[in-house]
Amino acid sequence: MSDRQPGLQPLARTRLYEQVAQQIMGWVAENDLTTGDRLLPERELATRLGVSRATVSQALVALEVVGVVAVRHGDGAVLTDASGSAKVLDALRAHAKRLPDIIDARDALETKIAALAASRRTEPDLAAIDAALDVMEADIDAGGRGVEGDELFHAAITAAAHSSLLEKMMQEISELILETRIESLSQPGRPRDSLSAHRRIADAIRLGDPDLAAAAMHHHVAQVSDVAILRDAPRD
Amino acid sequence: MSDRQPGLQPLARTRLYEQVAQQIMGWVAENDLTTGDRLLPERELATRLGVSRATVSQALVALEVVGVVAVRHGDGAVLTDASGSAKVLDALRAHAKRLPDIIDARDALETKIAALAASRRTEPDLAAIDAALDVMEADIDAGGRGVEGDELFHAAITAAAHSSLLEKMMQEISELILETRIESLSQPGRPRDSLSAHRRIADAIRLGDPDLAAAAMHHHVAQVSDVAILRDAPRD
DNA sequence: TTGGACTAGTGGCCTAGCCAATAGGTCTGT
DNA sequence: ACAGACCTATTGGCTAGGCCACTAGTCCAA
Repeated sequence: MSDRQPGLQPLARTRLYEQVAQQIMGWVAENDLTTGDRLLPERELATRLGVSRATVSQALVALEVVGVVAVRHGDGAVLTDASGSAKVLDALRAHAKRLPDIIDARDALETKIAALAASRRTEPDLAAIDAALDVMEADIDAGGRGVEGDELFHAAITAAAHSSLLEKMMQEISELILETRIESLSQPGRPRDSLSAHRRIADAIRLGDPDLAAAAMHHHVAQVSDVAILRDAPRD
Repeated sequence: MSDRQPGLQPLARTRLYEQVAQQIMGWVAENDLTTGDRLLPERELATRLGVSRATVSQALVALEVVGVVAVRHGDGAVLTDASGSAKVLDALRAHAKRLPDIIDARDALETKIAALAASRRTEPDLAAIDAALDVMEADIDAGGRGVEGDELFHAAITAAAHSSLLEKMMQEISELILETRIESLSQPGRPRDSLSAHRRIADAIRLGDPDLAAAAMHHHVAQVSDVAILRDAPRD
């Protein structure tokens, strides 16, 4: 079924399910599907690709393990991450849909990250932070919500902490955070508040004051959590 | 600030192939199989586990994608990495071998966890914490290093924080932490110091004082890091 | 408005089977 | 003896067809 080149390599035979998975992802890319979109039913994929349903199922298992897709019994397979970078995310998402938990985790990580950044930041780090602030300000001045600048800022801070493990962990929950972030910045006046909070954090980091940076970040996260909790059901 | 209601979660249903994969890895761990060892044939696995061969095949696809086994047509499935349960861990380990990073992450997570535990702990939580302390003390009195009690203690604190995401993250780095823990407790006098530090943390949590608990935990982690940093190369 | 029944669509898993690759033995000719 | 071809048991790859379970939507009755 597959054309091997007559060369003489160890013959990397590809399993059929890999090709199917690739086809599926290609189709996703072509049609600009994004998170939340639904794939074709297994049966249809099978007939369209000319393979058995079992093979399609294997491909979906692979994609599920990689974290690109979530297969839901009786419903279908939906994309969880079109970029395909988040692996652990799925496991996390299953256990941590609840907003407060996300905020707790974010507070834990980012507060420490801010403190570390204050003591470890280099000049390039500071430049990246400033650049992120500029992006955010420009966006807000233009009437935007500054989401992109917000992301850049936190990414810059995280990088400035120079801790690979913490960075890795932030990556893991970054997508979860993104939801709360957009939510928060959608509130009137919030982008400005957020920007000034960012400035205070940046200043503390520039000063090299870990405690001050931690406090500023903590305050910022608390500010964001305000909204998120309002949106969610009232709790204890 | 966060719902406890242990009663009604989205009911995480596990796919059969996941259970099969887990069983297989468990079997691998039990029999001390290492890289290069061969798994049982699919057909035998299927009959032994009471599932169809298709499901076993799905499990192997999953394990293959994760990188634990390599399935070879006509030959069998061989282990490529006998790490057993740690999948994510390895990715982390690759990027985060350095002790200081581990300590940073631990400080970030456990400090927050201690604070949350102080405000959320229930009576059973406190009982579990006390039990862990008892275990540790008994072990030390008997001449041990109190490693087990130490683990129990931190697990109890983590549980008392009632934050699934933070708990998940602690799990991810727990194995990495274990190394530093054993290292630290091996130093003369350390077990006693550690025990009293634990007591202070437990007291703060019982009092319901988040700041005090956080401070106590931070001090404890710093205490441990003393050793670890000495062992590792000095850093900034 | 609520809650129950029904239904169509979808994934989960199974049985049964044939094909293809591998490893390891056996047979043959030199 | 030895090297090579050949056979064969074992094992994975993939298909076909089927039944069951779950989900979501619809409609109807309380």
